Amino acid sequence: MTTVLVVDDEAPILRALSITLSARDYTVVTAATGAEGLAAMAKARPAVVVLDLGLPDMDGVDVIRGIRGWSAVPIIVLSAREQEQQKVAALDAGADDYVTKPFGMHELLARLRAAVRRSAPAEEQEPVVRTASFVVDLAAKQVNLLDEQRVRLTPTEWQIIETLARHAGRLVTAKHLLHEVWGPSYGTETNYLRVYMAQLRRKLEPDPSRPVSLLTEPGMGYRLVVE
Amino acid sequence: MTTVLVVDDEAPILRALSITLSARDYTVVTAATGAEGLAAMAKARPAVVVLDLGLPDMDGVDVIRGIRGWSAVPIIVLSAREQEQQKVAALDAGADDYVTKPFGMHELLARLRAAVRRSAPAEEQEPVVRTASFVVDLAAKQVNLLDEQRVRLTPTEWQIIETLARHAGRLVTAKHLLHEVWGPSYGTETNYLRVYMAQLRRKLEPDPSRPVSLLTEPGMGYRLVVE
DNA sequence: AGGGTTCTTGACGTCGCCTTGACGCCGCGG
DNA sequence: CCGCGGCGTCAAGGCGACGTCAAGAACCCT
Repeated sequence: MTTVLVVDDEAPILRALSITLSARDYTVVTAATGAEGLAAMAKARPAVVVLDLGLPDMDGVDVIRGIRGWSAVPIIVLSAREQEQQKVAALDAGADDYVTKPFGMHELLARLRAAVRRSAPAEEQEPVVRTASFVVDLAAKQVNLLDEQRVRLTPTEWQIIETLARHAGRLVTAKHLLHEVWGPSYGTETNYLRVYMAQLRRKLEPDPSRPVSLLTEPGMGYRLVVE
Repeated sequence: MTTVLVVDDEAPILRALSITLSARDYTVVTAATGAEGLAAMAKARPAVVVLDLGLPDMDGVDVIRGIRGWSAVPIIVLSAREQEQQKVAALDAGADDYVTKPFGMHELLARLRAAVRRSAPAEEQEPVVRTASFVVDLAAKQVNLLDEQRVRLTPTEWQIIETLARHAGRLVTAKHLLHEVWGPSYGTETNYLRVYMAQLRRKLEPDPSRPVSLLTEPGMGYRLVVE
């Protein structure tokens, strides 16, 4: 879940933001001073920071610089000051946005969404699972052999490989596999699995009779061995 | 050199921005309508867009969507409207920032700098997708064969190619394709897709009966193979 | 209003996927 | 030593998905 760090010395605003953001399913971390804010920044690793410039202990612009020294997290500045020069200083110090009090809550939420959305692409990547003989690309829904050659999989085959890959290295029980691929009403039809595991090994293993990546754990289930 | 596209129908503002930005060593491209703006967008490839919402020919939010369809360029919205709902709509449509008229020029410049600074590291993904037999130019909304010969596509054909190209290399499910092209109420009409995929292959594949770029993943969807 | 293009819809043949059953191998325990 | 259960292999049949074609409806531009 997305974590928001709110730095503000006014208790009513802090409380209002906490309640509203929590209701929107954000995780909220608060701080009342610049020093607290910088400490919370390091500890909580928020996805976005809401920062009031009017802090008691230090200049807001210095807080921005303190964060920008080591993090690229989006910073939305909140301030009662209307002076343009203040806005320019904050933005040039590395803030992403500047909202003047009093502000509409919906607007702030929208700017928050915009800030998070902008920084999202970096962490959008679905994992790629590599085994001794093939590579599973979960985002592309595709499996390649080590020589980059594409392997054609049927929908059922893919769902099995996907389920195994999402639990890469760990044991997946036959029942869990059946639930995931055929639906909750299946659980004992292990013969389905035997047929499809054989097909997958034929397509993906160098020596299908001696599997190294798609292992059977007798009496329990199957395991995808990584690296 | 950083290029800025300014879309606004009021001549005085257009002139003021042009002069100020040019003096700051930005290259300025202007447009007075939404349609002009989208065209200039494709042609000039600006690093940032300043967009007035009050355009004569189309809703500003639609302009934002038109740009976001294929480009991640920062968009700063300029508007006389104070309504919070308008801001929320613009930001959620994909705008990066929202400045209310009348605005201070220094503030706008600072927000411009902030927008450019943010996108600087992430940029440089050409909105052009190349396959083994044709090239999709998302900005120009056109498809060329390898010999530069242009291919005429119907609106529906283009929307399908665009959707596939935006997920180049990745599998796109039939349902997603139907939602994207025909609307959310469609999801099972896979026969539409079969007809149009056949037409596209006839226009774009060297051997339509043996496609190499527009692949069918049986039971799952379609995939545009790149490079 | 008319001609041309585009979209929708139906029919039909083919192919491949899923299911299912039969059979053999192996290990374990009686 | 033999029976049994779990596992791997193979093949056949049914059926749904896919590609193709064509005709009618809807739309657009002039």
